[in-house]
Amino acid sequence: MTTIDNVAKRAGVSIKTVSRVINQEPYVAEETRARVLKAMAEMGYVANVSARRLASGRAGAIGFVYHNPSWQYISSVLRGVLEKARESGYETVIHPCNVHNAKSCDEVLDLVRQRSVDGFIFTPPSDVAAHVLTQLQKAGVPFVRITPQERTSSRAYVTADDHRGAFEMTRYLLNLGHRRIGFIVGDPSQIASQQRLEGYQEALLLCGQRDDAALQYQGDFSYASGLRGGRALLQGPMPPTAIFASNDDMAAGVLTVAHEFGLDVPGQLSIAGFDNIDLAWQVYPALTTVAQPIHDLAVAATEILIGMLRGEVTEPEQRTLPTTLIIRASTGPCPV
Amino acid sequence: MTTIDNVAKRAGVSIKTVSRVINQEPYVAEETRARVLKAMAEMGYVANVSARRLASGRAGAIGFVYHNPSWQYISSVLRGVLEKARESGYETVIHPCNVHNAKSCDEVLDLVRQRSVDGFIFTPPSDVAAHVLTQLQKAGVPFVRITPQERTSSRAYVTADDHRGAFEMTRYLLNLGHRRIGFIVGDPSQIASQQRLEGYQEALLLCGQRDDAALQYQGDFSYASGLRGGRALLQGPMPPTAIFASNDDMAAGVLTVAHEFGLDVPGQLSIAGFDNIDLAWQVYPALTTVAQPIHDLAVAATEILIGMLRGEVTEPEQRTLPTTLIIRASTGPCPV
DNA sequence: CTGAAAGCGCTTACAG
DNA sequence: CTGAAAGCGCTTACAG
Repeated sequence: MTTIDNVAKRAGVSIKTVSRVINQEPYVAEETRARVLKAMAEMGYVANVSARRLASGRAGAIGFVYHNPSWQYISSVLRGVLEKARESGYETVIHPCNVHNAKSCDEVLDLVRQRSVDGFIFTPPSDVAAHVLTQLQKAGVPFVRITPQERTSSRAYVTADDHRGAFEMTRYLLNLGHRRIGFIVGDPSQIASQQRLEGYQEALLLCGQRDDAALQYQGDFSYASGLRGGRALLQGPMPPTAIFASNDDMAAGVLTVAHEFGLDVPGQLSIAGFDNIDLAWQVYPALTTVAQPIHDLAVAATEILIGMLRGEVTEPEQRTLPTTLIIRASTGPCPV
Repeated sequence: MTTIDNVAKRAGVSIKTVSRVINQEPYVAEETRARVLKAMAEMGYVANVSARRLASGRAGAIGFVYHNPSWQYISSVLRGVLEKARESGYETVIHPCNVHNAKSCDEVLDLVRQRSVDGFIFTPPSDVAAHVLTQLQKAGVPFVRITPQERTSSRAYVTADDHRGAFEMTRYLLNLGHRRIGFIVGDPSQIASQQRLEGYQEALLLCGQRDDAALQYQGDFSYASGLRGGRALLQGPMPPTAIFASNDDMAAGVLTVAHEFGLDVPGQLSIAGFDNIDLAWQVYPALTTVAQPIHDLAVAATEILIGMLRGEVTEPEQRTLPTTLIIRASTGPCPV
């Protein structure tokens, strides 16, 4: 293992000078820098990360905290975070956290105490561990939350425009002539559920439709709740001609019910989802949905966090990214 | 930030004694240990990981290397690795690696040079970077591969019994009365593709069926290739009554083709997959498939690696885990 | 532009 | 059973 000492000796300089070259500090003569660089290359020198961290007091890593059943979602976010972090020279430490367990939450704080990370990114619903966030804030440890529950404080977060996404999807269905549009609500404990519901309701109102509770079903974002919701809505006295499930898993459940009932989709029933996960295009017929900019959200969150770590960002930034309507085969004109 | 010095002072012992308690070394008087433990708790002491690593020369971390399009798969593996590693006191460093890029491969070696990890787990097809493996072996850095391409050397790996899984599925379809069973082959560069094909062929042979090339289609494990394969097989002169796609993505593609063609599944066509990813039960009808023990494979690989790191395992272990036949709604008796 | 010294917070190897 | 010393490989703060 070659160390900074070996390189210094070979280049005929002090270790401080080698350190300067490694860290791209100014005030090194070009000729000296070249000599050091040459020595490093020849010896295959790579700095010892632990030594660096210990001496500098910085971890050079960010913590990625999640508490989640949907790995489909988590892994999409993770990908964005890993990419951005790597390119900025940060490592990513992945940390599962059970928000209902105090001990598990404390482990997040331990990551700071043991100097493993400099800051955090929280994915929902891990951001609901209020105690942890308070502690981090008190300790001056920066963090950014992705689509958090709590948005009233002045803490940094990034989120998709759930309200507008649902609004646009509903308007699209209305434009297809649908008037009885069923809606399956997501997990009530997530703020996005409420926002998607409101977007749907606002679009109906704007078109002079009244908000009919009989057309709404309370789900929880799971495939199984989509199954239940689909059955409930389609077995009613005045079944909808379109069902907008507020995520793709539930929409896939509704689609299965449609198949079971022998309904042609979209001939007799249009079905729409939300999120645009892979599942959306792998079912038959492929689902019309609202694409959440998950990757962009992850990149934005990481960008903001690293800006905070470098002291470039001081104000807690709150960014809302637009969604995109993705029209596929599961929606069509209202049957006459 | 409380350090080992603070704790030592408070407990009235030397730092070496505190170190002994932290590392659960023997030869500490019970009374002393209790005093130190108390001091640690009172001060909220957590050891500085970097200092520990630097002093001990051990990273206490394993590298998780992947090069993959399928995050569904990667994240399942990752989950198992994270769990097992955490419980054994190891961190997991996630490292993407483009096997076709020499520079990217070198970064894997850098993780060792910078003392960030003690060993590696490779997921397919990242294990094909032969140069990296050779270098690691030369440097005495342990690694375990999950379902690797190369299995002739005496390097450690874990794998599922692909051959047997495909054999059992085919036998199951034969028992349902099917005689014309189509097969969609996976990515030819992956050894699992070949093994699944052989399992299929062996079952046919055992039932006195001859191996008909017209019933095979060369896919690549993607949904799109399932679409193509389904169309090719079903449009032939003597279409199969069952199609066994060698992974779930391709099976979902075949299912979509069946819907397009207006075929009843499983009334007119049985469809089976392999892997048992979430998609398999979220399509309609839910897919009969072969469950790969992905989680168990990940746990086993991590277990073996940690055994090697601790010097408990010396011989390179090679473990094959059984698969499970999962019967759902997409398969049924051969139509008469 | 360059360097000598001190120190980051632990563990190792050795002594008692 | 306990501890004093040295050292892991860097960076910081300071001096020149």
